[in-house]
Amino acid sequence: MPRSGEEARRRLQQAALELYGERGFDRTTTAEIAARAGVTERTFFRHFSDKREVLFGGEADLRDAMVREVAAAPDGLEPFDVLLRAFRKAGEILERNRPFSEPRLAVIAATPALRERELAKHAYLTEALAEALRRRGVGERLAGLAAQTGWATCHHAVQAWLDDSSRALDEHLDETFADLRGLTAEAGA
Amino acid sequence: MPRSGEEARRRLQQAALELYGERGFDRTTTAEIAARAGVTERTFFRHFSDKREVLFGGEADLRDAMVREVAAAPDGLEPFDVLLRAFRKAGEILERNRPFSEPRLAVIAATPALRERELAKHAYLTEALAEALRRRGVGERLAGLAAQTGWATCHHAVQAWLDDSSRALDEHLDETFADLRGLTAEAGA
DNA sequence: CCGCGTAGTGCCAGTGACTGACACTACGAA
DNA sequence: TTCGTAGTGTCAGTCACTGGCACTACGCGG
Repeated sequence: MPRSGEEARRRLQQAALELYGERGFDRTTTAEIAARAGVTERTFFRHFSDKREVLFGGEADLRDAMVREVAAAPDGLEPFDVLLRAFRKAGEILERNRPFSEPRLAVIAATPALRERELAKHAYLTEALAEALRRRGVGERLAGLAAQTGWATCHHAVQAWLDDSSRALDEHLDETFADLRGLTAEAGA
Repeated sequence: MPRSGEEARRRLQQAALELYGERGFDRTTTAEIAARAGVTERTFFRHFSDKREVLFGGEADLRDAMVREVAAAPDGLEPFDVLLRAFRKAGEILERNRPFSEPRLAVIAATPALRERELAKHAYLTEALAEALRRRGVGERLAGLAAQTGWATCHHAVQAWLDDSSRALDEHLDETFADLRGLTAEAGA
């Protein structure tokens, strides 16, 4: 039953998220995921390159949104200020999809193999951000450095925000970037 | 032939590095590695948890050396200055093992699955550095932020050094950290 | 209404990473 | 010599993942 193709994909993602949550990633087989989604194991691998990838479908959208935000930022802004806009945008998206992204993050955090994949995705993401900065005229080297350190800082801010949701993500972002400024300013004596 | 056990391990690492280099990671089977090392496939998995891990045996030593360097740094230094000492130490080790680490890095760079594992190792490494900073009294949050951004900066410096070996790694480290200072200082207008 | 191409799928056989269980052998200590 | 232990070989088995081929729903031009 060929359906739309897109629907099978969504059902597979949903089934995988549930099963990984219920039994854990390691004790879940791709055949089980396919069965719950009402398709064959073979079809699973037609939609996702491997057992981990099924949880990382939205990553590309997030990356594109951030890259667009970097491209759309007004001229004359410093690299970190440009990135900050992209990070705020990512925060919006994260919050909007919270009901889906929360169990997802829980499963990833509990599974080394999935954390590994997440790090790889972040590497792609920072490379895309660096490339977007270069298109704005930021120097070859500086763009990569800004993207990676900026992303690490953003990641810390998000972590702080998840621990203390009483304050907005934007506040945490400002505070964490201020921390970074403090770290660099005091060093090199 | 039970030998020392440590020798089989080394032979497996050597055989894996050679085969990954000759045919590529994907077209090499663990059985082939074991055969070239003169042992059974089962023995391969007794020494290494998986097909990738065989290339990452030395990572733990590097991490321990850096952690020791952080712990041994004199009191009163800023977090980034402490890390800088650890990075210089890592540079020494890297350079000393260059004949082994060069083909290794080439294989890793050519194989997505191995790059993924490398990122995971770096995550462990930065977490260890953060913990070492905390033991020096650096704040919970700040330690993690410093370790991650510091490591990213170090990584860029090493990259720059590999591209331009005419200057010492230390120079590249200083320069890259200066770049980071510039990035943070100019932002937040 | 009918062929017809295409995209999505099912089915099946196969490879290769990895595991558990058990037996065997070298080697050092009692 | 005996015995414990660490390292290994052997074998059977699970599961992620792939290639090939046939089938079926759907859209489109006739």
